[in-house]
Amino acid sequence: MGDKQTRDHIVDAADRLFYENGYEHTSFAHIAESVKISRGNFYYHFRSKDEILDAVITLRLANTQRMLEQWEQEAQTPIERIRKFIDMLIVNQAPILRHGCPVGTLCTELAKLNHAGRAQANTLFTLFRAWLKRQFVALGRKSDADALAMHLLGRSQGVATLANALGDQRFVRREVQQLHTWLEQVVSIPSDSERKAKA
Amino acid sequence: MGDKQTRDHIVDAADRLFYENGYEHTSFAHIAESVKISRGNFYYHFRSKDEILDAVITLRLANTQRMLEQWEQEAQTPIERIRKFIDMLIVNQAPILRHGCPVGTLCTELAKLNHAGRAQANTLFTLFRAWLKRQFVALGRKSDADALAMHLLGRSQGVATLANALGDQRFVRREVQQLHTWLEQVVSIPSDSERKAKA
DNA sequence: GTCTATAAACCGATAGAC
DNA sequence: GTCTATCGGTTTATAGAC
Repeated sequence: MGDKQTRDHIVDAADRLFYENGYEHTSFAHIAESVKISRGNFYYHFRSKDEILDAVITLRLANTQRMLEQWEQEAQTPIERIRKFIDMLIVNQAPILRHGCPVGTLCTELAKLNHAGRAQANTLFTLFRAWLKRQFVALGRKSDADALAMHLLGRSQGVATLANALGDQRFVRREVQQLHTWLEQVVSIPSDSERKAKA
Repeated sequence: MGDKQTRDHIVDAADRLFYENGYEHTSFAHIAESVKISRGNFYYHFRSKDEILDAVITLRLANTQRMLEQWEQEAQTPIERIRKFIDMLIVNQAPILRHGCPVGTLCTELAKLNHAGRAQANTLFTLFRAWLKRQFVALGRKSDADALAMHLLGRSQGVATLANALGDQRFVRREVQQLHTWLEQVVSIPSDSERKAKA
């Protein structure tokens, strides 16, 4: 098996296992079993477990970037694009109920571990935050675009956390419905600061 | 040192360390160092680490119950009581920024570990949920009291998760302000189902 | 009740054969 | 590149002295 190929298999398996069982709880033995290689072979491709985490986050950043670009191609208006973000909670409902949000749960774990990779994991949030902010700016909400982006990020994190803990599907659907309603109101009603700017 | 006393010290230290560094990451050695006892002495008071977790959750349930009862004494109206819940995000802002929500982060971790104590940890959420539901019923929102309780729980979880990851104090204050505004609207505007019931 | 000593398993990481 | 064998450290948990 080629150099690149085995490395990619390791990162793919680690990506899945870190999501399903957590970073610390996932051992080399678990990944090795999934990839069908020996434990010693890891250290040809990576110098440490931290380096595998680094590669996993880099992979997730690339996948997220690609997804956001695809949303921009598929949806022409900012409101449609933000709807794609909200609907993630429905599209990925099954894995979210079982394992939570891949971004939120990783950041939460690395914060507890006070792990060096924490800052890099947070850039996953930043990627969504900057993308959402751009959409709200395009909606004419320049003055509070970042606050709206953070609000939406927080709302979706709350839904994922509670859905994962209590396993309530109806709660997810209800909250997604409310988020769509909230988005409609954001579009139709200008913010305080926008009105002040016009005055 | 008395039997009960040492046991309580162990549970108190474990409670704090589980919150600050996570359940799995906290070892007997860490707790022992904090309580100033030997590792072997644990097994006079507990049969396993799982049993310490059990005791910690039981302690948190009792503390939460006591806090909710105190809120009921301090605040006479349901809306004032719900405001106490929302203001938890301000009162506990410093620990939340550093370690997240004690309930949410524990449930998230135990879900990843597929740990037996998961169901018991979720009852911490249930305690808040049932209490909030009662307040919304008292506000005259009988038909959607549970949905409102879950919504508020989710919102606060999202704020805590994002605040912990990105360490944004202004975000917390802004979201708390919005939650108070949301609560005012809940009080002033009857729900769809309430209006249907009146028609 | 608390201690020391230690078992048994697992962890990340290394050395060296092929 | 991949393997086997193993090191050193940590983990939970036990045994037994005091």
